[in-house]
Amino acid sequence: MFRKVLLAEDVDSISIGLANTLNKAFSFQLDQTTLCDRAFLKIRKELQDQKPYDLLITDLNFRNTSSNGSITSGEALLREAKALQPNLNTIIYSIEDRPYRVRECLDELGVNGYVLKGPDSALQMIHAIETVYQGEAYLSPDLSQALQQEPGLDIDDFDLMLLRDLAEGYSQADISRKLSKKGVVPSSLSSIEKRINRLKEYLMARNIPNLIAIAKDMGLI
Amino acid sequence: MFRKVLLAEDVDSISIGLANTLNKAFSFQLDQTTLCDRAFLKIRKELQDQKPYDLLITDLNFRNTSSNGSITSGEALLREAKALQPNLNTIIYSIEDRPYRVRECLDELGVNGYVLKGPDSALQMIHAIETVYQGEAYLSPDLSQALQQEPGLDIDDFDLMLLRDLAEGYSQADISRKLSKKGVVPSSLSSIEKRINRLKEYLMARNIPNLIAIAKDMGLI
DNA sequence: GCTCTGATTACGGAAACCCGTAAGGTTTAT
DNA sequence: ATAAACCTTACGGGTTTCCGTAATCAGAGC
Repeated sequence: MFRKVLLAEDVDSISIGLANTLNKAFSFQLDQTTLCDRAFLKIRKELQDQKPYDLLITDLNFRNTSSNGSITSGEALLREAKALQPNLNTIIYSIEDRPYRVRECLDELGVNGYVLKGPDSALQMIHAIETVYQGEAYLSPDLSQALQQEPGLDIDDFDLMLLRDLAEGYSQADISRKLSKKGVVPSSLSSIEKRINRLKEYLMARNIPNLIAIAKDMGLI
Repeated sequence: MFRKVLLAEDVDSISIGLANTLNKAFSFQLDQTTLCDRAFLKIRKELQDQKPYDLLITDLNFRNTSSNGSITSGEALLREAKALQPNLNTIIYSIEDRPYRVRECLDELGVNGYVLKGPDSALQMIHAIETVYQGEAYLSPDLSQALQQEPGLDIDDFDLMLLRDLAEGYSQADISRKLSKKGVVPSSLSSIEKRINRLKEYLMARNIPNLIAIAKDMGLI
């Protein structure tokens, strides 16, 4: 079984509760931190001292970031930690269950597990740790079910940029000018209109305000 | 000190962690439930049996609601519980820190305390319970600070209805028609425009999509 | 009664969005 | 090499939003 595990979680009661459960089930060394940049420093330190962590369990959303830390989210922590120590096992422990956000994490962060915070999540975490130790991936049941239903959005970076710009109040003409100034293609007003139209159809939005509301609800922006 | 306390919280690790802390600090009977409608039933049962709870600690957001339960949120639980047992003390334990949402809860639900989930929240909860037992209100430090800065929005139900309708994709003419059909006044397109304009100025939005994005971020809709 | 104020409604023109059509350009397949 | 498919751009006209001005209406205070 794993011998050194790090838990990054900024709500103390969660940290206490999960540690309580894990310490009963496992005998590994379990370190805890409430700051995600502190978590990264610990991982680096232990790696340098030839006593690397075997597993990182982390939340996604951290409210609390130390003043100068460059890492301010679980996503960033996972990215940096994996870059530093590629063999590190990682499990996300989060309340975030919106398919788009979950899939994004699974696809881009290469995590070994995703446990959804809920009424059974401590037990699920035990199962997750055992599964990941066997070299397999773990997903909370509700989550894998939700992901199967949603057939992966084909929304690219351009679409996201459009959504973000619209949400920030840029007009379509503004966006067109901004793009052509950057030399990006497509940049014509007509193309912008077409892309937005495609998004509206795809997300079944009646108009742009509705599109923004839907995108916000889905966690796209 | 209180003798019977009920904790409603649907994430098990939080429930375990907080119970752990509270049981060390206090000797009251602490019951727990992960379903907010179950919480209400318990409160009613114990009240009928002449063994009422002294204090209810509850989260605001419950993902997990039993199939037929009418109560699906912490807000509803607090409202119903207070209606049933007016002398019940209540403390919110939530991650929600957006001033508008917090103020709404404080103003409309008559809670005795609001503890923000965070790195010190278990200790804060101990303090909150002691404070509420003294008959005073308790607010997490960060929260009271944030509330002092924000000078209470003057956004009424009409404004919220406008924001919701816009977010759902209704045009201003649609909204006007809907209102005049219901006999509500004001209902003219011109009035709708003026109200939206006021909202845009107030929230510093450039246009409607931006207004919707801001309203979503603030938790208004 | 009267005015003053504020809210509601009406109107008109400019800007932005919406939507279809079509021309020009690039990639893919044959 | 050529056609087909696709993407980008251009354009026109209808709808909606945007914004200023002004008329109408209701209530408060004197």
